[in-house]
Amino acid sequence: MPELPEVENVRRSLLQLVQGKTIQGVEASWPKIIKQPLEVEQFYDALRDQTIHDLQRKGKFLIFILDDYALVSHLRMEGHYSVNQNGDPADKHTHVTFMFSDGTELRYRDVRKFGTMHLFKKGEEDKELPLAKLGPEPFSPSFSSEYLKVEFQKTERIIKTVLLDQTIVAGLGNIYADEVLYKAKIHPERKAKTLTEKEIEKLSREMAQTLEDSIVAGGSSVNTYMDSMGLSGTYQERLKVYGRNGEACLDCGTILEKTKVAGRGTHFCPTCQKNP
DNA sequence: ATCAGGACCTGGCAGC
DNA sequence: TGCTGCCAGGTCCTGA
Repeated sequence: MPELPEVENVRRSLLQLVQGKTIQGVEASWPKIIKQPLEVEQFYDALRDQTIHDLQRKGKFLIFILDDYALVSHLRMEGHYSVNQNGDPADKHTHVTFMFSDGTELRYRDVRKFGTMHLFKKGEEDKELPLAKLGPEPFSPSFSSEYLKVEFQKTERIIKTVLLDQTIVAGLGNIYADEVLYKAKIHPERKAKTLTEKEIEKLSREMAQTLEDSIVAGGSSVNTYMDSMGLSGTYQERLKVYGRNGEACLDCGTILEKTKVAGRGTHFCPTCQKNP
């Protein structure tokens, strides 16, 4: 399930494979992935003869920068891009294919069909959903522990829910939310507004550090994630709580627990992360 | 206004 | 063995 570090690794590997290529045609065998425009024919027409100039990322979204358009793509849990030769055998989970003028094609594969694509006129993408309401990333200049403190004070919600809210901070998903709460020794069900200044400072440092470390490690290959070169990440070996329920806490030896918080599987150490 | 929970999907696996 | 049914997850939408 790609979160920010995984999407960043996809961006870096895929950019090398598609930059400068011109789209000759598009085919979607599962058009529901394309959310905007509403008519898939308009999607095909708009993309014809467009050249890919850049591939950017905001939070967990990939943004293909074309001549006149920006294509915003979210991989959700299992979305995956690859570049193939035109005649390569098709995979039954490939749902959108972008055919290039050089005989290669970009294939979007997504077993669960959860991914989304939105096409906007270039420059309009930031003004519309899904990008419009994205908050800052943990390493962006507008992010700070002061910013977090203000946001936490505004809500009655528990901290885990707030960390997963992309309008507050962009980029954390279920894996890294559990990891940073563990590292900051904060119980996932604490109300965000009850966190002390020290805890918020620790938490905001861990958010940036954890995501950066994971990017360098190639992301976490939990389940099926690979980058567009087919490489797996290694950060899953460094996860301290996610998926380790039943095993010993690396700090205190207590058996790690898994519960459900806000409808999500949530891993934590009942000793290190007390709920007062 | 705020927030919780449902819908979207399918492969994998536990339980009968 | 073969079936059922639940779980995984991020985001938008709905309704309380």
